[in-house]
Amino acid sequence: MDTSTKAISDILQSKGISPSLHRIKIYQYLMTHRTHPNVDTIYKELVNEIPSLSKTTVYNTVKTLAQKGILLELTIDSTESRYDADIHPHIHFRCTSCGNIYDIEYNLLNIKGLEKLERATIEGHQIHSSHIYLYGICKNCLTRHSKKTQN
Amino acid sequence: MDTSTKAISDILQSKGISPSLHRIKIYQYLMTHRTHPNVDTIYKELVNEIPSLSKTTVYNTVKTLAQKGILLELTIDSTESRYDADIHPHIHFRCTSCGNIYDIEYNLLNIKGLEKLERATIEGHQIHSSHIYLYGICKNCLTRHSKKTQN
DNA sequence: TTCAATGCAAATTTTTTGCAAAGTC
DNA sequence: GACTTTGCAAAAAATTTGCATTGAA
Repeated sequence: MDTSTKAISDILQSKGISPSLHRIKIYQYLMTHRTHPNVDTIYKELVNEIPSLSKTTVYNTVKTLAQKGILLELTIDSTESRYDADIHPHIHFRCTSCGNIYDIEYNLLNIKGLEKLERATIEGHQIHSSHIYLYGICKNCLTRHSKKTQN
Repeated sequence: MDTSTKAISDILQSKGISPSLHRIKIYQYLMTHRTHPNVDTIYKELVNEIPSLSKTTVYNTVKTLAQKGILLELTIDSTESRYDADIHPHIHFRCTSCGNIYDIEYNLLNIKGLEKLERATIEGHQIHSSHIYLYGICKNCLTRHSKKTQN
């Protein structure tokens, strides 16, 4: 995956988004940090590097990128939107203990045809996109908890 | 489906929720209106019948019922939570044109094993619940639109 | 009378909006 | 110079909180 400024700039231009410094930096941040951050996190992580950055610009940018289809808006949290530059079809799992969000590949589940969910027609409804959210306790938290109860 | 006050009251009590009038009415409303309403809608629909109702109580109640597992909180919308008293495993489809949310049964999709998503262990992560959200244009809006373009 | 449920108002949080200033071609 | 992008402050919208009041066992 090429996350150079040039590559990012090209992607933006190919989608008709003029590659301003702020947009490049925000998209680059999301490309290199697959933690599904919210607007506040993106802003705080970048404002030191780009002191002129405002949160409004982060809001504007993620909205534009999502509308153009190069960014996913996740509603896995009820309180805030999170963003994912990885737009290939995959599943999101949120640990209800630590709050981390993990990517899960379709092929890890023994469920055939999941990818057909998008672009299907069901009862006359035309599907354009899908989101699968899983909730539970992640590996790390399970381990941490079992260690704690052992002592 | 029994949506009598007695039946609702029994369900609440079986979950350790004391069946106050407000809770009964809110749950009853959600049982009989499968439109996946948000808090504001529930409040506005009930406040005429129960003038003493406050929005805080609606918030408190849906949170309690969701925590006790007899209500689903849907995050299909990025801006607000919606609620569903139908807790049997199914999929939600939101029309991006009219905003309506439709229930989709698992068996309408030719995907075997979807129900296994919940209660699975994936890469060491323990799954407890899942939400599948589909987005697109609903049958009604497709028809409406094609009529419009025909004229 | 004790404890839980409720209502109100204020606070908090997330997101949007209006508009002026700055930047770009 | 025209058009777009950005920043700031205010507004809007959703939700939570503190606390006093009400209500029920």
